[in-house]
Amino acid sequence: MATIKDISKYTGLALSTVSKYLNNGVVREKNKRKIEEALSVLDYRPNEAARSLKTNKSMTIGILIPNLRSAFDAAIISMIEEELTRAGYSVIICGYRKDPSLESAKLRFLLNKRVDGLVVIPSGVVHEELRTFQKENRPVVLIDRPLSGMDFDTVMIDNVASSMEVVGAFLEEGHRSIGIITGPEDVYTARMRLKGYLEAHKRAGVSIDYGLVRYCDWSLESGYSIAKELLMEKRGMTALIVCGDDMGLGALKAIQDESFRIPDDISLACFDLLQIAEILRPRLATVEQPVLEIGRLGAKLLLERLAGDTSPVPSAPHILKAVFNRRDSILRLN
Amino acid sequence: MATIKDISKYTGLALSTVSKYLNNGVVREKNKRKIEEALSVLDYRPNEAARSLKTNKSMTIGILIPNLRSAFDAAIISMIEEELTRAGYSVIICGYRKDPSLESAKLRFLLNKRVDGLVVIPSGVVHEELRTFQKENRPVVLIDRPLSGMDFDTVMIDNVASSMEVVGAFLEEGHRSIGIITGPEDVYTARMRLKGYLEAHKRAGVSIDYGLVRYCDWSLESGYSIAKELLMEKRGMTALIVCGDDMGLGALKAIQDESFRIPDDISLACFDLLQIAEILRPRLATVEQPVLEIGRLGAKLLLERLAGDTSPVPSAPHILKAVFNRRDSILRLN
DNA sequence: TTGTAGGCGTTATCAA
DNA sequence: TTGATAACGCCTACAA
Repeated sequence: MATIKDISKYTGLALSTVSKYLNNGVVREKNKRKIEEALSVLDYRPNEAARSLKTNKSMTIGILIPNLRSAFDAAIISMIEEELTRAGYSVIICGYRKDPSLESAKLRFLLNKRVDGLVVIPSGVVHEELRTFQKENRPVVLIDRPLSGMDFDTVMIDNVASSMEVVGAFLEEGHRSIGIITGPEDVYTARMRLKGYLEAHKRAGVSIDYGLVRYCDWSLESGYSIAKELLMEKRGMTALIVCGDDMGLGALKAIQDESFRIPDDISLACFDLLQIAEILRPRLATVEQPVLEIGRLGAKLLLERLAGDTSPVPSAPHILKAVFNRRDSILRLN
Repeated sequence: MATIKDISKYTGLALSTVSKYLNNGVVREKNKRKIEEALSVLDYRPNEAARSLKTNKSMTIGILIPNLRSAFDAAIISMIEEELTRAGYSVIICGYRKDPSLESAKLRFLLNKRVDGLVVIPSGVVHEELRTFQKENRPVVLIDRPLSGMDFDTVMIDNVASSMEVVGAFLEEGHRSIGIITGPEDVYTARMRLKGYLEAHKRAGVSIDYGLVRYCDWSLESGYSIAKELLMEKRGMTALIVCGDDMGLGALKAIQDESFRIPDDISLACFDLLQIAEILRPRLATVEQPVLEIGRLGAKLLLERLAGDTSPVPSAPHILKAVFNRRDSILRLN
């Protein structure tokens, strides 16, 4: 693997001339040909480390997500990766396994790698490193969850409205004992989905049994055990909303293990579960987030900032529309 | 964000002294305290670009996979990421969307980023960049598929044996018209799984209708349309093996759309489909690859090489055992 | 133990 | 248009 110096020796041109060609391309035709020949003969490859040391830029974007194994996260980042790659950027994907201290470590890593910008599905903790990005004018785009006190462009759905719609449907069909399994209390998305649940009850004038409200850690396993608890302890429960797809799979397993039938014994609705909801029997009611649009918009916002857009960050997040697919898992009671 | 130079100014010590502290830590107690104070006050962060320019190392590993959205790929890389992180390495994850030319571009990117090693689920094309890694003694570990002519450590399952086991079970239950949907013909894994299918027939002395053999591109959509074709064109088909989980979901959808029942109208088995096979009704027969062990072993092999192990690469890949879970989707015909 | 100085591969300034 | 030269931040002999 050759360096610019090697090219310069081979061609007899000065190092700086070769460098200029590599960047602007403005160079005498004859030399241009020589350089191009040398480039391929000597197998030149730019040393990104040197380049980024010099320019303090890396043409690389950091992507930080809670869970590499989540289908939802994966769908979004693969879209973002595609858009950014198209624009000439490269991408470093990191997972922080829902651990805020690991999140902070990865942010530091990305900072040290001098990424030009960041796309994050944040844990909710406001890390100092994020402020650093801001201070250094490296744009940050938040996906799925806002971060209070940080003015970053944010793309998400209206979580409150979505769960209100689901729970509203339950209530309308006559359900009065509705369980909810949501994410951890300290995660914005989880809180908002619960808020929608509470609000729907309030609007319908239905009182709430707080024993039906359970927090969970998004995992299949936790969804399984919490759902099992609910099924055993709350015999009167006729409907259940699960606020994440791994937990949903767990709940489904619990329901089957306990030999409950959907929807006869229990009505079920779940967030996400993209490809699977249609294939299960009965087909499962879901809130379908527009993952591709979320990814595309996130990438677009970041690219605009990278291109120099310094307009103030809108005070409200960008809200995309999630679709409630009712399908066959909700029983009419009245 | 401060540099070593700033620290040196702040403490009055020489730049090299600070650098030495940062690397070895051997420095007079008094100075040590001063440096540590400066480090936190000035918010020092190493410039990885400069470091990696100097050392020609990056303490970073590249991970390259065909599909960021694949659950199988995701499970493996998240394990690998965990192990490598534990060992002090950082990780850059890239997807090449099953496109060999994109694969080559990402390899070049990783090369330019000076990653110290590579974990790849390769497309099958032997790219020049891989040779470069080899020449520069940057270890490469292959996952899921070998690459002919390249001696890299490789971790995979015995694909031939696995599909032989499945098809053998079909045959034993009396099935004689067995369809197979495998991956693209140019992908090793797909060819081997087909080979197992053919071999099982041969051993059982059952002749093959090549109309039952279909190649596919691993995607849900292709699985759907190919399965539909098979169901329509091959009315006598009583069993179907699908060699990848996205295709399996597609096949499942096709089966439902055509109102076939499993296993009464058609027996079905599928590779992977980790979390879902147990939840579907009937529970689906699968070949379960030991994704965690694959990831763990891949990481271990790479770390050994990085630590200086120069023992010759074994001529045979490391083969891990996949488990055939029969469950309830295979009908006994005889 | 600490300091001086050179160089890693690029880019960028300024003369020629 | 081209070329000599000085950074960028860090590491590492070698010298003090």
